[in-house]
Amino acid sequence: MSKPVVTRFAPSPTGFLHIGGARTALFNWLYAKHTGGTMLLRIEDTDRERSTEAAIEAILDGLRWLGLGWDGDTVFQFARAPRHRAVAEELLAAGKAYHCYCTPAELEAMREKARAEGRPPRYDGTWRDRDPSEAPAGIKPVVRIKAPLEGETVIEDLVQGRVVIPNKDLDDLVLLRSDGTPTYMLSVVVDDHDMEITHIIRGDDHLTNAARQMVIYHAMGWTVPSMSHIPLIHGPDGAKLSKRHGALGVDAYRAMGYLPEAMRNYLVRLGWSRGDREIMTTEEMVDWFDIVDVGRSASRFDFAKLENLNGHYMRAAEDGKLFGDLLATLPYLPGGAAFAARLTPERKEQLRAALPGLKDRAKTLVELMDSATYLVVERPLALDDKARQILDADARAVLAALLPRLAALESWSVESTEGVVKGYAEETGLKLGKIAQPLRAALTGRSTSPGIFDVLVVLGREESLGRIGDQAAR
RNA sequence: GCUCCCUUCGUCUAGCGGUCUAGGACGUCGCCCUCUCACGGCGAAAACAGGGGUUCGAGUCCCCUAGGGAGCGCCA
Repeated sequence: MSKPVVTRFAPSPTGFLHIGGARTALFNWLYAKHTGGTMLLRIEDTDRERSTEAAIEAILDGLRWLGLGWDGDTVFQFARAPRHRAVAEELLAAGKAYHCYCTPAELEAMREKARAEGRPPRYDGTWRDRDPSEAPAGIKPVVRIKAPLEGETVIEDLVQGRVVIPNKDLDDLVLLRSDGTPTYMLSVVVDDHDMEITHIIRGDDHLTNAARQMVIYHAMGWTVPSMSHIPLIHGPDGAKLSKRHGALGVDAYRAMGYLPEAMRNYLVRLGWSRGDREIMTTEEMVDWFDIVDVGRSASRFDFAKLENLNGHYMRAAEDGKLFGDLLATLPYLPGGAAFAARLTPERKEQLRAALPGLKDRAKTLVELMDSATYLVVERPLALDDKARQILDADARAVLAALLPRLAALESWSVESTEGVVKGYAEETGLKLGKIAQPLRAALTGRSTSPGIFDVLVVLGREESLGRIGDQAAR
């Protein structure tokens, strides 16, 4: 019986949680769920200059919004610095690490020389075997690990396969800076070990780092966790995802009105698939996902497909659930606060009633909100350009003729209003569109909306007659 | 420069030596449905980066070239 799987998501809080990070978190989460294991969260906040409280909050908020819950307490890497330092001391005592007194300027010169000579810019091991007594005075040394000079380091990666790196390309990396603080390389290894991570799933930008980190594992005699380096997501133009290339924080996707379940479904299909299956529930995802099935090539982010998927999830959503999502998301949507402010209890009811017709036509919550605008505006309605075009003299005459007939209705329902309109159409020989469009324009101020009889009913008799009257020819 | 990774329709992908005249999805373009817009239905155009091998047989295995990406810090 092998040990239960422990994965981890380890973002550095130097900015928001971007889409690539979100997918990495998703994969970690899915793999943990799939195997019945756990996913831990570690905030890599050792870069004191760039780490911010706001970024930490944004990351946690993003994960929660995506529904990717983590297990146990969040580990903050900076707080563990003493332990990282202790490991470095241990290595030092064991003769597996040493003090290096090179100055940054010397290192820079070293790298430049190497580059000029066409060699990889690596540390040349100046202090590796030098006697400590030769140490220059007044210089605070860094601690470097003694990396193997010969042979090769092999990464058995679940995604990348067997990756072999010649040891001659691995130099003696710094464990402790001259101020005594641990470097990232040291910290990750110690933390992953101490947290008993069994599976490291991270972006493939760490692939070559993995070889360096293995040097530390080996020096400490620790078991190297299973590694999976997943390909990065590129922007729509194929370039690396950066702030200029649509690398938005997940909060931006929420603000664009995407549903978390759609995000999960879209993201999981980037680099992973299950035959022809495009749409799947989160349960199915957990069931089917396996890290070894993740592909090795980078993929591009495609908003059109995300939007299509989101539309699917909106249509498929149960009305009450979607209604709740919309209300909860309103504060994050552009113009959402203003919309919410105009949402009286009565209009809320109308919105709820109009939802089935509205959700079929919207691809995002933003569109959904926008399409519901007609419910929260005051008479007389402002008309958009197309509505104005529809409401020509003929159209207004139609409305005038319709008004008394609708007003005379005893019951106000889809059936009764439809009866009036169709009856009028038959009498006059007008096509239904010639009547429905003017009605739509008058009732919503626009040229598109849900079925016109649904609009009539949701708006109610009084409001409907008022709006029609506003636009009818006198 | 060096090391490592990648390369099937515009995009995400299926394909794990013969069932590939290469399948699906999004997008695009037609047609149908229709009170508008969506949805839905039907159909179309659209890809194995190039070149060498291996093999009876290659999208599938190997090599080279080209293109893309990542890493090579006292950043993470």
